[in-house]
Amino acid sequence: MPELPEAETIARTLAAAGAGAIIRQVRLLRRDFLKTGSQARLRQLAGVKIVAVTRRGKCVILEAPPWRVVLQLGMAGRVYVHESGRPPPPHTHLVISLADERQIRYANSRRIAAGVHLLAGGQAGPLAGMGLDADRISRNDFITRLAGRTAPIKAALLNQSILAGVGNIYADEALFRAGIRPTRRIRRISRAELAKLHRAVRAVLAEAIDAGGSTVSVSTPFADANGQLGRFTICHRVYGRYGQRCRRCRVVLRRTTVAGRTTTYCPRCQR
DNA sequence: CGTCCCACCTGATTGC
DNA sequence: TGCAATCAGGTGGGAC
Repeated sequence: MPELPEAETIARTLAAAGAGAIIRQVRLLRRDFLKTGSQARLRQLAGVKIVAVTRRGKCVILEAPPWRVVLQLGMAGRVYVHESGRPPPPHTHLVISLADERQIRYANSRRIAAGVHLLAGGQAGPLAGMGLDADRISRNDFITRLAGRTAPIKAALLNQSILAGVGNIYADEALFRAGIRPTRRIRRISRAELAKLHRAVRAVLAEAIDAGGSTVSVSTPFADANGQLGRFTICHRVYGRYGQRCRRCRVVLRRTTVAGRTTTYCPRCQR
């Protein structure tokens, strides 16, 4: 499940491989995967240069003036750079052929919350209403945006209009590091604890980006644009460790549901 | 507006 | 062993 560190990893490796490349042709293999824009507009990408690859929240963005191609990765989005010889693997929905015979391929085996948006100048598409990026938000903005809410803290961390980029893995990991139980209502959390959570969010995201993201056991394991697997998975302290012992206090980790998501926490370390 | 809940999709896991 | 039921999870839309 690509979250901010996985999207950032893809964007960085894609930028290293494809920034400056000229688009020769774009093929949409599954018509309903284009959520914004049209086939006609897609054809206009031919001859356009990809000047940069950036990221916003969990979205990877190909900057190809005057267009922006936004890749929403959803649950299982994978983006790879390939030589164009071999046929694309199953579930490949978009193929961007470059002038130098390489291809950028976007595959997604579960088409949930995923798609491609081809945006013109002023269009925001899925970027509209997105909160500040979680890896760079200031402590003040973090606290201000959460203050006064009644929802469980984890639900707010997952809410992309408050904070962009945190998903189930990093919400659980940050809350563990901050010692806060995911079910706690925000109004019952002190500013000092929110400040600690802010540090934990930034720290866990930075560490995960350094490790190239998390690869969890799903149908198509996460990898960067070159196929390198994420190395942060072994650093997880709670996510995916339900029933195992807390790395810090040895108590058995518990599982519950918050905002419809499986949530793992330590009943002793998180209050 | 804030909060909550469900549908969407399909591979992997669990249950019988 | 084999097949059916269940689970996982990000987003967006509707209900309240």
